[in-house]
Amino acid sequence: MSSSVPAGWSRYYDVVARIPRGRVTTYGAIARLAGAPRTARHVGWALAALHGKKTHGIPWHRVLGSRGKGFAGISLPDESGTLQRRKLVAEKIRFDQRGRVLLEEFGWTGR
DNA sequence: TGGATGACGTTCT
DNA sequence: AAGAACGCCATCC
Repeated sequence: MSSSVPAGWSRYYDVVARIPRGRVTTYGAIARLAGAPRTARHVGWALAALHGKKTHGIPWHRVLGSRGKGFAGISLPDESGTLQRRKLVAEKIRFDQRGRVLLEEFGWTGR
């Protein structure tokens, strides 16, 4: 169907699907693992396309934006961001008072 | 075809 | 240290 997402996006989904529970990663890292180090934004579109879909099995909530070296934070706007944080907390992910996650502890680098 | 867009990232001020 | 601006690159109109 033409309503389906672009073929290349499957590569991003494959990487996101490999993120273990209780771990998070960044858009840039996913793009890098997918073989496109300069396409961090595209990862966001791919995940945005999943929003509203049925149970796709993609843990989109484990994807955060780089909030500086070694840290990550939710880049989504209001409601979606709150929902994402809620899901992460449910997976024992800890946020500091600045709303960021320590990648050294919860970060996933493709392993 | 060209120009604007965006769930980002890095660098500069 | 915190905030703003620029750069990237496929997709949309």
